[in-house]
Amino acid sequence: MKTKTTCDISLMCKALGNPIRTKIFKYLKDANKCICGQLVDILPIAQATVSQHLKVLKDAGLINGTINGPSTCYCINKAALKEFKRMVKDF
Amino acid sequence: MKTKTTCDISLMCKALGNPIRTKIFKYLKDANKCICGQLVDILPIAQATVSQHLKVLKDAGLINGTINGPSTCYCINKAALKEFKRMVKDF
DNA sequence: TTCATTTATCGTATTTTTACGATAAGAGGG
DNA sequence: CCCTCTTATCGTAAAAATACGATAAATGAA
Repeated sequence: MKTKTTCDISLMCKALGNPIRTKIFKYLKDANKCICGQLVDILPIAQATVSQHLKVLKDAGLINGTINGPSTCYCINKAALKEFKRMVKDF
Repeated sequence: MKTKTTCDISLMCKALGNPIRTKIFKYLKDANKCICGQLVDILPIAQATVSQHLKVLKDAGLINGTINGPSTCYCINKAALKEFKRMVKDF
């Protein structure tokens, strides 16, 4: 799968409905992009768990991950965020 | 507790991050108000479960419930929804 | 090639969520 | 008072989420 075709508001809310993931998402929004390790440094949880949270956000379509050398560069999926905002606005 | 003073976006997202609760919320938005029994009629789950979902939405501050005779009348907490929309917009 | 770095995934334990039936509790009609 | 209606809560079972350590896999430097 390349891009998500469906934006499920319930799924997106679920992904953001966890304080750690909200923090990751906000950090990513401010930092524009970052790698997993940076998040591990600022979050009080193990690397494996951070990676797992990133996967949830990615599966919900909210963020993108691009392999870059030994690390993976994550960034906000701006289109998905826009769509999420639109759906919430129409709520 | 009368009204919620804090609006936690993560908590609100969590409450809406369940397909049943999203449906309840949307129904409530369209119907303006309704009692638990109406939701039981349209949802494929037991009355106890519907009541539980309503409690989650209420605890998140998204809806209000007012006891009305033998039943309870639920409605959207418009201020909370507005605040939720604002927070998502600023995401 | 060997080593260090970085991340994803596996296996697993614990906690939370979701669902149900049974039941209690309150309101109101007869 | 007794019965019906409606909802909330209790107890509980099953599923999902959350967390961890260990480890595999990939990259790139030495």
